[in-house]
Parts: sequence; C-alpha cells; structure tokens
Amino acid sequence: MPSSNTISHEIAYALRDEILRQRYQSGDRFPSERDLAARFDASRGAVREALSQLEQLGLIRTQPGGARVQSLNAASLAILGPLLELDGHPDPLLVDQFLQTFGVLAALTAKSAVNAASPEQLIQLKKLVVDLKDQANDYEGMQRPWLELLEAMSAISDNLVVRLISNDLKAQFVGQMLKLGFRPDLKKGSRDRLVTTLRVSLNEQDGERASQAMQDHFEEFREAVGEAIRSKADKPSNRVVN
Amino acid sequence: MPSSNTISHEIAYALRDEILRQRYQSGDRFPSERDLAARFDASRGAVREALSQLEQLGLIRTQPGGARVQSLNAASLAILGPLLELDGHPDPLLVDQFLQTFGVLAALTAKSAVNAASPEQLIQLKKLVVDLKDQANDYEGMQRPWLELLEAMSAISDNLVVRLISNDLKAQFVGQMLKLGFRPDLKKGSRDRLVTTLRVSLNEQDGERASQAMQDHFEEFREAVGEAIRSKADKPSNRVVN
DNA sequence: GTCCTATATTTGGTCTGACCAATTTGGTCC
DNA sequence: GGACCAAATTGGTCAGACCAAATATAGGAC
Repeated sequence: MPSSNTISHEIAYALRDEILRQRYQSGDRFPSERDLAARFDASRGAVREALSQLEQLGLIRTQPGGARVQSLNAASLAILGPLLELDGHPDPLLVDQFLQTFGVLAALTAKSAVNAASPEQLIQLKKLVVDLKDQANDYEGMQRPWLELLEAMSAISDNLVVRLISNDLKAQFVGQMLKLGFRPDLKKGSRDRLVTTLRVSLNEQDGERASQAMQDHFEEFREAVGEAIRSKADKPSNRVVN
Repeated sequence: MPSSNTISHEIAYALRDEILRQRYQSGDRFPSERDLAARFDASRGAVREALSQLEQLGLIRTQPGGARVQSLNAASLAILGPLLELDGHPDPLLVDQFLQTFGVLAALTAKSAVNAASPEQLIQLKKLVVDLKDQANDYEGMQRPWLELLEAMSAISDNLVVRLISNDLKAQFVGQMLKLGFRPDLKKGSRDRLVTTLRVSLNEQDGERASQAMQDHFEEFREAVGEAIRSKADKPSNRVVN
C-alpha cells in the first residue's frame, strides 16, 4: 500500500485513491488546501504539490476560489495503473480492454515495421522470431524474446506516438501484472501459428499479414488472460465507470 | 508564445520547451531549484510546482541531491502536444504518425461499438451517420457531426483505455490543428464512401466492416493532411531564438 | 417571495526565510 | 590509482504572510 517516500506523494496517493473510488462526484468542490493541510498534518506547500500531481492526471481542476473534481473520462492515461490496483486485483473488464487496445497498437507496429524494414532489419526480425519459437515454455523464458521482438519492431517502425502510448500502458499494466504474480499461459498452438505467419510475412515483407497475425495472437492471449483472471478471483469487482 | 496565467505554468512551459529542444542530454543534471528561482525571478515554491509538472511528464527525475533529465522515449503521452507546436508548425512525420495511430483506435472503437450496440443505440448511430452525410461542406459544419459520431461510438464501446488515450491525443492534436487554422479538406468521395459503408455495417451490425471503413477513411484523411502540410510548410516559420 | 447587486469571506497563487536529510563533491590518506 | 571521509549542494518540508480571483452572504429593489 505504500507508494512513495515523500509526503507530497503520499498525500497525492491518498487523494487520488479517494477520487478513483468515486468518493467525490464529478464537479464537486474539492477540499481546500488549508483543510487538506490540516487533515494530513502537513504544510500547505506539500499539499499544493500533491494537488499539482492530481491536476496533471486530469482528476481535478484548480482555480482561484476552489478546486473541482473532474470526470474520470477526462483524465489522463496515467490513471490506468492506479485504477488497476484499486482493489488489489485487476478488474477483468479493464484488463480485457487493455489487451484489446495494446493488440491493435502492436498490430500497427508490426505492419509499419515489416513494411519499412531494411534487409538487415528483416534478418534481425527473423532471428527474433526464431528465438520466439525455440524458447522454453516457462513464463520468464518466453517473455523475454517476445518483448525483444516487440521492442525491435517498435524501433524499426519508429512511431513516437505509439511508443509514448506503449510507455504509459506497459509501465502501468505490466507492472501491475507482475506485482500480482500473474502468468497467463498461452497455448502452444497459438504461438506456433504466430511464428509461422510472422515468418511468411517477413519473407514476403507483407506488413498487412504481420499485422493480422499479431492481432489474432493478441486475441487468443486476451482470452487466455480472461480465463486466468476468472479462475483466480471470483470475488466481485466494483468497476469504476463513467 | 506564453501558455498560462500562473507563474509556475510559465516556468514549466519554458523548461519543457528547452528539454524538448534537446538543450539537455538525457542523464544530464538539471539546474537546481534555487538557480531556476533566481533565473525566473520567482520563488522556489513556484519553481518546485513547475518541476513537479515536468516530472509528471516523465521529462525529469528529481531526487535529493539533484534532478536529472530523462530520455524522451520514456516520457508520457502528454508531451505530444508541446512537441507538435515546437517550431510553430507541426512536424509532418509526427502528424502522420498521430493520424495513423488515431485511425486504428477509431477503427477499434467502431468495431466494438457496432458489435455491442443495442437496437436503440444502432438507431442513434444511424441517425448520426445521416447527419454526417447531410452536413454542409464547410469545415466547422462537417466537424461537429463527425466528432459526435466518434463520441457516440466511444460511449457505446465503453472502452476506458481507448477513451483515456483519445482524451490525451485529441486534447493535444486537435487543439494544435485548430490553433494553426488548419483545415485539410477531405474529398467528398471519401466521405460518401464512409457513410455508405457505415450504413451497411450498422444495418447488418457488422463491426468488422465498420472497422475497415473507419480505417480506410482515416487513411485517406491522412494523405489529405499530408498534402495540406506540405503545401503550407513552404512559408518561413518564426523560429524561437535561442 | 424573487431577483439582483454590493460586500465580506474563502480560496488558490506566490513570496520569504528557515531547517532537515540525502546526495554530491572534493580532498585526504593509504 | 583507489578507497574513504568531511563539507557543500540540493531536494523536501515547514511556517506565516500578502494579493487577486472566485464564491458566498446580506441587503435592497421590485
């Protein structure tokens, strides 16, 4: 439950949690800085720095006269991580949406990468795909070449927009998953199919096909994760909506 | 140009600009808060709030002993906007990447929305598609129903991850485009094709087809924007003096 | 009673100056 | 040259104060 070494981060963490748990309605007045300083037994400066963080997250909007809580839908992408760890276990729906989104971005990356790759880069990618196939079946052993392949494709496609999104997404999601010791296992058939199709697409430099392979693969992965989550937590989750 | 009413925002703006212009190398020491306070003739508190913003953007990392500049690739999505307006005119490559990314996300939204829509929602969507067709040819007149359609689809598909990404993306990109008085015009044929295909997909509740239509439309839009930028970029830009 | 306006209060934004703890830095000693 | 220790630097926090914008309140006009 920790989240920081500094007081301002602790305050920000606590307040962020309250907002994410819908303790305030969108549009509500937020407690004044002086009240918060008293409540957390901190200085107004520390509170202000915490509020500054919440403002960057798009959770509140400050203005002389008072701060107000904003709609969650207007928030920044950076709240995904906190949202995922709200109740100690990830919300299945949110995880599903995450994977779906990450899937289309990965597919786009694959398409661009394969289409734009130089001959040398094609060779590099082929090598990584082989690694993917030869790798052991344990989770860590398989995860590394997989991430390497994604990273290589990302570097080749050189799409800063996708990279920035992936930064945020990965930082928040992967971190949460690992923290929970979460290892969905992917059926071997799915991986083999991916490897085969990727190989073909690389040989023919057919980005569209690579994209499709990636998309299909993520689809299967998504289902595997969904099952894993369902079997792990039967407890009802209170998803935050709207 | 300035960018805010408060001093801390102004400082953050200036420093962000310098970092984005590669004035510092990744890993470099950042000037101390006291130095910055002296330089901007402001209090240390105001500087600290500015640095807090930069930290949220992932541009710097602070620590007792000194702050350091981080790699741009590790930054948050929120730097896209500032990056777009760096030299007064948007970087064509970045704009292209943006539209490509936004396109696949819009396609995903369309697929989910059409597949998940209730009968009433299908009717609503059809209505919006008709609006799209009937609308006048001027830019503002066409932009509204288009945004309304996207918003409706986003609400129906209810994918918080995509929504959050789109928030950041739209906030930064659309704002920049409008600020530059940028109105790429889309060939009428492209719009008609989109309307027609969307109609069919709605009638048959075929998400896949809606997705494809969206994707194709964005592709054409992307090319139109590319041309518009190229034809505009000939004018000399008013560079900021270092 | 309702509506509008002028006033008082609350609130965010900023400043000054101070203290602590962690990190750097620089020099010393081996 | 490298390991080690002391001093200077730096970020994190606190306290109290002032201003301007926004809000809440009281009062008057209808």
